[in-house]
Amino acid sequence: MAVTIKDVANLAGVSPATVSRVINNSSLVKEETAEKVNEAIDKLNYQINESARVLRTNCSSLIGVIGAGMDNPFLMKLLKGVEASAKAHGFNLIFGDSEGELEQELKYLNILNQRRVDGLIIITASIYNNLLDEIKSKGIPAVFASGYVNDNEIPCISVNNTRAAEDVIDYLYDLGHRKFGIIRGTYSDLVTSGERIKGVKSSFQKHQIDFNSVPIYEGDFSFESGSVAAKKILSDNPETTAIFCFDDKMAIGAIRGAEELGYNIPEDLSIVGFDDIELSSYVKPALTTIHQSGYDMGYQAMEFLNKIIDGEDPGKLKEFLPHELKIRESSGTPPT
Amino acid sequence: MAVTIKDVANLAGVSPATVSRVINNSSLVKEETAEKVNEAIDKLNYQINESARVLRTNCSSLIGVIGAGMDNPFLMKLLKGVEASAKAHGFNLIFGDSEGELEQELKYLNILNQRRVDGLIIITASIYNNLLDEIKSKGIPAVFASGYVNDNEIPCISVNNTRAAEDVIDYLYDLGHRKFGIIRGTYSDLVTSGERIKGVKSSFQKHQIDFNSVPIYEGDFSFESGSVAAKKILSDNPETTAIFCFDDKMAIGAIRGAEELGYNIPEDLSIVGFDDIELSSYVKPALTTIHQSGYDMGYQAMEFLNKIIDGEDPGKLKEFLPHELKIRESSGTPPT
DNA sequence: TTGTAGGCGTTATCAA
DNA sequence: TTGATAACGCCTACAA
Repeated sequence: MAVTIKDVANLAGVSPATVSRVINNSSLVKEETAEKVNEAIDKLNYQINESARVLRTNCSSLIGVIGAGMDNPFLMKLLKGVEASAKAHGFNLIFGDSEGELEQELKYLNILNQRRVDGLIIITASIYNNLLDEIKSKGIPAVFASGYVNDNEIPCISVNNTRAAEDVIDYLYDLGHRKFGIIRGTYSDLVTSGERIKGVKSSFQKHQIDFNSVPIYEGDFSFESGSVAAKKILSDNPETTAIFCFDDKMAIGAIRGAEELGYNIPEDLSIVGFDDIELSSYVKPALTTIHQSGYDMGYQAMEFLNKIIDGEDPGKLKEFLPHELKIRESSGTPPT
Repeated sequence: MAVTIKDVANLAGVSPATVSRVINNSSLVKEETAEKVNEAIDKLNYQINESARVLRTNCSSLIGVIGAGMDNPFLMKLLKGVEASAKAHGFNLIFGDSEGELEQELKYLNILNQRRVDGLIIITASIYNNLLDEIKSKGIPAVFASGYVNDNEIPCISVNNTRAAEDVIDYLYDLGHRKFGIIRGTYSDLVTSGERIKGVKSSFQKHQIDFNSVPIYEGDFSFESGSVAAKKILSDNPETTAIFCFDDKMAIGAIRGAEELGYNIPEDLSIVGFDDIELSSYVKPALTTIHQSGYDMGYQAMEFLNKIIDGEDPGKLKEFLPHELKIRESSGTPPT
């Protein structure tokens, strides 16, 4: 059907082996021969059959990406970073969105394994031990991005979520806030949200605020959930002067929700987000938030993975990228 | 190395052919045998080698997606729609972002062809004839999503961009606006922006507005470009009362840009976007915009592609999904 | 520097 | 209902 290495060989008057050598830039082929072969390739419009190559070499140049809820601007940037690095190293991306469900993740893991991906990038909020075990048992090189993985075999690259959250509460405390509300990610998100909760706790401890007295509500990283949660916090705890949301979209939702209840931001209430998605500078009031670079994170995760695949020493297993508190208009001193 | 069909066959005491039949749910295998085989599969933790299967069957269950600038909320939703339908039909997605550059697109096309993808979904704003020719010459089933393709062999699914743009201008005209500004996509985007420009023209004609007198500026679908373009339009043409942006992000940027110049929206200036991304309801003022469903578009594009791959009659080649003008807070009657 | 031949793991054909 | 066998297209010893 399609034109194969044999057809090229016939036309060029050489053996298939020689054609294969030309394709793979083997140095031990006469320049003259190579030219003949390349002409034949052009003339026949030959396209290599990757499946055959993968079958033979056992190396697919394919990176599997498993993500949870990729219609999230931060994760999308991360994916772009992964892609940029992958492209530079000659990898293609094969991709599945698990929506954070373990079952889906395991299913994709199987599929990607069957396609013999050379490596795995995992971008999920909740990291299940089940998933870790499966990955390890299959022996596929994997790097987690954005979430810290509490396992000393599996590398991950993220921001120091604990420290970042601590920075937020410290900042708000220094402004004079004493009554806080928290809108975290889903409870299944033990990783990212879990780390951030730790940071919140640690700052509270430092400032002798009772963690258990602080209302913590769950959101699902959507505008709507932020709005709903903020309204609940404010009606249940009218004395609240600052809300920390674990994601910019929820924070923007929270601003709208609070405004619907008649609050002015930041005069009556400070709201802080997390991620610094592009939008956050363009909403009104502009959002105070923790900046982290999804693109860099994705890029570096893929660079790291590439080193593992190449058998190089990738350096330390857990890497923190810098974060930065961006103070904008949605936060200020508490009302007196 | 890895466990193969042969190992399973040995353990189960049958031939490789039988194992293959069990894997593929062939009906002509005794239930008893199938059970034995399945046990062996479980025991050995056998995972099929897809490359071998693809090589043999010439069918990869892989859909190639070429997108331009996927860190765009609308396109991201579209991709999710594609994925949902692909999953339902047993396809996996392999994915490349061309950033709208023809060279990249052709390169990805080659790569995807070499991986023997069963079909192609193309989500690009600019559609180059070169690309169309290559796709046709390779004979890979392809569906374009979001952009109308002016070619009577290649199917596409989109919104009626011309009609939608006309709706916007009609609406603004009816409100009393006479001095317009337009922020279009890049000039290389002949498709989507081109179609919308046609609609604008057609409404202008209907209302006897001179198209050539209307300032049209180019943006790149970013917040920033919308802000910059709006400021230029307003300082060059202070009499402008309404700006139509070909994308919500640019529209939101335009709102901020105009505000920086001291305009109140919508009292002094109406701004209308296109897409209705989730965010548009949450900005302030909430954005008047054309709603189109990226998810549906992606889903239906993939459904369409699946039919072509299956050899079914997919129905008409060009499909328009419904659009709707969502009137929110960013538009109103012009200042008197 | 080039060619020959065998095998990667499946599936499809044919025969039993 | 099952098994033997060949073939898919490529790469890689090994031999020439």
